[in-house]
Amino acid sequence: MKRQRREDRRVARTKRQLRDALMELILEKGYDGVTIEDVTERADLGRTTFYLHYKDKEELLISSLEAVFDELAAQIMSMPQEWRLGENDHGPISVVFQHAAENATLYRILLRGQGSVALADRVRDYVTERAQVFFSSLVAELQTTPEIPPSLAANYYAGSLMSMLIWWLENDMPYPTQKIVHHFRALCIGGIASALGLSAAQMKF
Amino acid sequence: MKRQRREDRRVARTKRQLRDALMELILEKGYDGVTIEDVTERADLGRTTFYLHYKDKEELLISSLEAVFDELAAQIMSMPQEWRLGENDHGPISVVFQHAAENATLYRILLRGQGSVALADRVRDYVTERAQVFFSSLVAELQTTPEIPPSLAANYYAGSLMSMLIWWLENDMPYPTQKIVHHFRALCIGGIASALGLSAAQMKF
DNA sequence: TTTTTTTATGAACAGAGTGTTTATATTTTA
DNA sequence: TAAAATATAAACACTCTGTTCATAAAAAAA
Repeated sequence: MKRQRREDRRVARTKRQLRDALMELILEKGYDGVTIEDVTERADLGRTTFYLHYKDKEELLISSLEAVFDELAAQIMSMPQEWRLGENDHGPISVVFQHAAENATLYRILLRGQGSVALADRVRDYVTERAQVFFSSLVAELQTTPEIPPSLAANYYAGSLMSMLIWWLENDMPYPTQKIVHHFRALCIGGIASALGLSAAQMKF
Repeated sequence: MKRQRREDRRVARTKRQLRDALMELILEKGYDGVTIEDVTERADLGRTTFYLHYKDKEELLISSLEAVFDELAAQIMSMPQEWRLGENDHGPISVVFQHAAENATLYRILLRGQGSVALADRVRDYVTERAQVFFSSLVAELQTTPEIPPSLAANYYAGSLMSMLIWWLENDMPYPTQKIVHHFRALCIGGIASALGLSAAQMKF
């Protein structure tokens, strides 16, 4: 297959400017309050230019967020294998909470902010998918007989995680990352373990 | 204080028409796709009339939903006291799932539908509040020392419930009400009980 | 019933935002 | 340097919003 020619400098620059402008404006006025003209003006570009690259505001948002979440994903993927499923303070859950803390304003608006393209749903779907793969492989590996299908357990897990994350952010992070993660695990581990037919000791995540 | 004069017949009729029209249209096009003109046209009213009663689309939505949720609240409140906190098949959780099943299309759109005024958040806040009152009174009554503040536990509970409710609806209700409620309880009861310092047997809800 | 008040209505208007087209200037790439 | 791709402004048609105003109709009050 033919390799795609490198993106025109101007295109890369324009896209970056639009993304940066959108993120700035979201923090200032919330997603719904931002118009395309706001974005192009802040980015110092003609309004027509916007339509050369994106269909609408939502497409730009998705594109903008990829950058943020790519960073998070990279962080998790670069962890040592034994940490990645471990329950220590550097595990993936901690990393998620830590990332949220570092981008608190943005997370707050995007996860809760009115409208905002139901972004929380997208994130939850992603977490659900990852959890389901993990739970399924755990069940297969340990040959247990789950009382509840892994897909439901994964959904429950993701929903609980998101919910607690939002609570933590909206209450101005009243606990340190380490502690909120501990609380989260305390609340959900047992139920999920027994749902999947695992002993609590087998529940390494 | 003076009693408010009864609402003009026309006003009552107009409001009802607008509410009905909105609900119909939401089911057809989703909340975001509905314009005020759509609503007034369906309701067979002048567009100006809308502004005589509501500030904007959202205000009408809220008003419309009150009817739906009043029905649910009334159902729960009219239960015998011993059922209201009980874990039998007629408990409040079952009623919620049952109500969702009966209004599945509406729930699906409102809880998940893009934008839609972040209605899921409103509902979750309501559930959280109720749960918190209940958990707090439970802790006070049984004199336990919770490891996790009831407000956090309540948030976790509400988030988990909403999450599972949405899953159930989006997967076309693959289990009967009774079974999904059982699964929900299996997943979350243990964690919450120990978080509040209760034995599982003390966890009557 | 008659009078008075309230409500519904359509037309008209101003304004904000969207998305497209076109001709032109500028920058990159080849 | 030539060819191709991109950015731009202006103009335009369109949709939706929210308000005003004069008038007609309906309901409430007398």
